[in-house]
Amino acid sequence: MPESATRPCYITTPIYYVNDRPHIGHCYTTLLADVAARAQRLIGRDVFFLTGTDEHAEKVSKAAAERGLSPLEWATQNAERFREAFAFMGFSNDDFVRTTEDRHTTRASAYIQKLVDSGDIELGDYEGWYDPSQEEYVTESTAKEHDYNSPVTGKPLEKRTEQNYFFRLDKYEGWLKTQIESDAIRVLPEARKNEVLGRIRQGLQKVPVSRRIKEGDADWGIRMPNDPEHRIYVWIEALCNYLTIVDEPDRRKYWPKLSSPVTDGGGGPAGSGVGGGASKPSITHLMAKDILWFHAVIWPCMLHALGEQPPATVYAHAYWISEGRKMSKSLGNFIEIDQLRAYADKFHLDAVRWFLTTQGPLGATDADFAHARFVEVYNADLANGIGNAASRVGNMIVKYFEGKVPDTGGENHWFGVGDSVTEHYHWNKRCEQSVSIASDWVDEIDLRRFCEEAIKLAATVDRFINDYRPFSLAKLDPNAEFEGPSKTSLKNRQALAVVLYQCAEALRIASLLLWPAMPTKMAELWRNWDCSPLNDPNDPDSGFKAPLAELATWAHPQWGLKPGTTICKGDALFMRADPAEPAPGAPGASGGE
RNA sequence: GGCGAGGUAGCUCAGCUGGUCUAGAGCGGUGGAUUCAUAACCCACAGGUCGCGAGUUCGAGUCUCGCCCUCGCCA
Repeated sequence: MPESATRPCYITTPIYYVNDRPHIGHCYTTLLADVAARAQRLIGRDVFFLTGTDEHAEKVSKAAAERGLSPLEWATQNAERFREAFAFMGFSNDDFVRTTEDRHTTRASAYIQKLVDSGDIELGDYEGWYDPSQEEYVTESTAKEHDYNSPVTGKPLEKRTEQNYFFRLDKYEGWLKTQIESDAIRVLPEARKNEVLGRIRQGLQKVPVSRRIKEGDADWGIRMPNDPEHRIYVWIEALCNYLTIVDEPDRRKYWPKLSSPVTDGGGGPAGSGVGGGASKPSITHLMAKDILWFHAVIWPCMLHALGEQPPATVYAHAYWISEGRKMSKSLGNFIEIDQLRAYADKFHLDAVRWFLTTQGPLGATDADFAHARFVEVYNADLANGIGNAASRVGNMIVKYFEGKVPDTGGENHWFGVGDSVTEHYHWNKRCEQSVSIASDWVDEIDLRRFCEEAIKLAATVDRFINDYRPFSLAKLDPNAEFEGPSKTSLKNRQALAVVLYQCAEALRIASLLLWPAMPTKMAELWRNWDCSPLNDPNDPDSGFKAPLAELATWAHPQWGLKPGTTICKGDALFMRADPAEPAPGAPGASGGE
């Protein structure tokens, strides 16, 4: 096996603000991470996928106080909601970090101490406009905008100076610029990279990382280790979670130390990834565009100052909008987890995952969650696409071969010989190509194209059926000659066996590529066709028996469909939906805060 | 105000360094063929001023300038 296949792979989502209720935004980012993680595991990589909650914000302690709870109680309660939501979404995260956990706080504060020791964090003066009524600073621009009055209450702002600790971001401007320009740190999509570089060019300043604790402040958050009078800003501490959680012997392979010799895979064979050498650790941070700056600029510089590897990829996706409108609290049109549940109840969770993955704001532009669109995509890709293809193939095998995978008599490649007309039916090559292309898209985090590749393969099966009409073949004299490609011929009965075998085998391979987005449904198909590559066919998360390259090998003696195996027709994978029916879980009732 | 992205078929978008773009895909729509299948699948059909105006060039969605919109980031 090529080393790149076993190279550890670390995928993170942001940790979510624990005061929030889980909504489509949280679910989407985490879904992308899940699909990417699953795809990497399928390929055969050693993956660690982390998500979690960010709990030390001041407002968390306030919200808790309002409810007569301790901050930790409140945070625990809400973190649980995220856990539940993510479990429901079928996410396969390997851990769930809460920033209130010791494993995080102790290490995070150690990192800060290290930065203090190295002079990367130092004491300095912060001057700004303070809003006493809101107990917070406002930026110079907003202050000016409101004539130096509170944007909320209109009362005058105060010019205040306080001592803070600062991170010397300015020291790393040159280094960072080079890293991003050269794609040593890949900032994706391209538009975001430009944005970040543009802003770096305007110069990097020291950033405050702490604040003096005031009287009456809740004891919430992490103190500066060298100066307990100060509290570390929550966002800076939060960033550390990516490292704290893997900064232990067993997990350190996911974030290799700079000093340790990095294994150079020497460029594996097909599909070993585009861009960047195989020697780089595969650390990927996913997030929405609003927090790109922290992840693409501040965090890499902190890591660099700490003597750690920067992430290899920082991917910032855009936003979901709802039925053409921006989602906002005032409009009350946030798509919350309950609405996703309603869709899942009606169309199946995997359909929701499919829609979000393939239609979401993966690039730089926002995407619309529109019910009509959902149904269109559901019908086109799932019901009429893979679902129908599996159904017609399964049905013909049941009908013409008593439900046993037909024996091709060794002619597994029969349609793949010569003859330009049938060129696209060189199934072994066709499948190999799809798998290779799809694997490359995973490395680019272009999950939409990754999924598309599988759909295209299934569509090719549909065309193949129409071209060779197995249902007609079945009605001909079984012993008459069937004129095939390249002037070869088989008896009708064998030709029928070959066509159907190839259809089924191609769909099996397509289903492997579909699994990351739709693990449950593909596991179901594999059970029906008795070809599950999972360790436990009933558990989509039980791991694969072999890496994708083997599993997806055409007519593989061990993993391919074997003649004689029973194919059960089973229920339709995705029943066709009626576009006229109203959207499930219509909002309105739950116009919560 | 500064920086950036984008305005291409009804919808969502591909079109990298200018010439296989006499402009593409998917979805929707229309017509046809077919019956293995979930009224599915397959085939054909889009005459779109590639935002507007000018320029560079033998030749421009593709480069330059100006203008009009939309959006993002920042101040």
